Amino acid sequence: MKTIVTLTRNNDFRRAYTKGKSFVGPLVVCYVRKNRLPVTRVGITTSKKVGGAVQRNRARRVLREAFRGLSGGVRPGYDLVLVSRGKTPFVKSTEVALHLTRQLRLAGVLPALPSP
RNA sequence: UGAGCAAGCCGGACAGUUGCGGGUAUCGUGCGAAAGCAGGUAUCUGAGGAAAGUCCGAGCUCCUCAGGGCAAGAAUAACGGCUAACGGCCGCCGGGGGCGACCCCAGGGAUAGUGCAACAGAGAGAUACCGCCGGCUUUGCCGGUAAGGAUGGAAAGGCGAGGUAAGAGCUCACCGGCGCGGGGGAGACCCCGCGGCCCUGUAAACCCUAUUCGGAGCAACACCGUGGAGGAACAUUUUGCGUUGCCCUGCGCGUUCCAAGGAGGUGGCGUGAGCCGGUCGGCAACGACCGGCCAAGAUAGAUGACUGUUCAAGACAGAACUCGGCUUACAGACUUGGUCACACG
RNA sequence: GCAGGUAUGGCGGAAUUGGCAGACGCGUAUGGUUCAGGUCCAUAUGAGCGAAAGUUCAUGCAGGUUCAAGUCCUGUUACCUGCA
Repeated sequence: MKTIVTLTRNNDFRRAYTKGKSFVGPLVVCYVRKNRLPVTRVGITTSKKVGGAVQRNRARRVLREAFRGLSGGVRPGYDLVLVSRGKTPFVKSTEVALHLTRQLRLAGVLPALPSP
């Protein structure tokens, strides 16, 4: 398993917000944009609306764990920004993973499952 | 047994699978001339009692340089001690609360001065409204009076007796306050005696007294530093280009060195007023000595996910330079020592 | 990390030196004017209980100082701003 490349620069975040497509769910909001690179880069954002430091850390960890389970099937060449919402620190990571796969499939980042 | 008080301590545990930060060792896989960087493997380690609020005190850096004084501003406030220091802690004094164990107090000065005390009330350091007493030119006026009434949060120290025309510390006893003297104590203060006769409240109003305080903060600061810009030296002074259409001069386009420095990077960064145990001194805070230990260090920011077992069913909450406190939030669990009530011996 | 500021009826926003809080404007309700609506005029309007008269609670929250606190002091909550 490769390490996840993270977004760090503020420019990258702003480009994803303004020019990327957004997919809104009850637990997470995804911004997706092509980046012309051979890898996928991910940035996770938790605002102060989520809560204190404990809640924000929890939200980040849950989002990262949910994405880690999916990162094997992600098509390369995208920048993803995952924004946590108010409920995120109070649910399990498997639940977040379900919502995340649905949204990433809509975005075209994950290939559609072979229907059973 | 029940109720209540104080102090201390812990704040989920265990197992499996899978992930993350850091250290050490090793492999010699990839890149590289090397240094090294990335990677694999093994092993060790990885949030708190408040990490929080940023309310105080320090260390550490830089700035103007601070050795002293004055002014301004701010903070603190009984007394004695502890501490690196503190606005913190301990003890004690005074006041208040509780049957008690015990708890709480911004607790200097109102006799240095100024201000304010609305409304009510006659009067708020100044007074005569009603009343009482005396006098007169008697439906009122003048004088005396703070005992009684009324107003107010507060009304001439409180209460009793004597005294008086009526009254009044006017006089006396007791109590409170003030001053002086004596005794005890390290001191705040306490006890005793005497004296004149007493003075409103507010300083979390201005203020006075005493003590302390230079400012900014790890995004401090130090180092490296592509590009771009600056300075110096050398070279070209052949040719070319730009600088005014042409000529001349000067400058730049070249090389080397120098200092500053934005993006970015590295250090600062964890051995410290450190932690644990014991002995001794002290009522205690704390100190001395002896022995042992090394316990996070990230840089978009590391502890997660899933499953099972167990119990009291998991609260408040996440290090970001580091310590000493304070304050605030907090499900509960445990230990120790006092107190009160009831019952029994 | 450091430094500040604000909070008052449904909304904006007053309240002097601590001395009767809810001024004033907007909004809302009712009535009038109009054929009808707007404009305009008048009255009422913080909340709870109550038929009313009244009564209790009310300046973000919790305490304290004071005779008396929106105002002064301490703690706390929420929001906002500035610097690096």
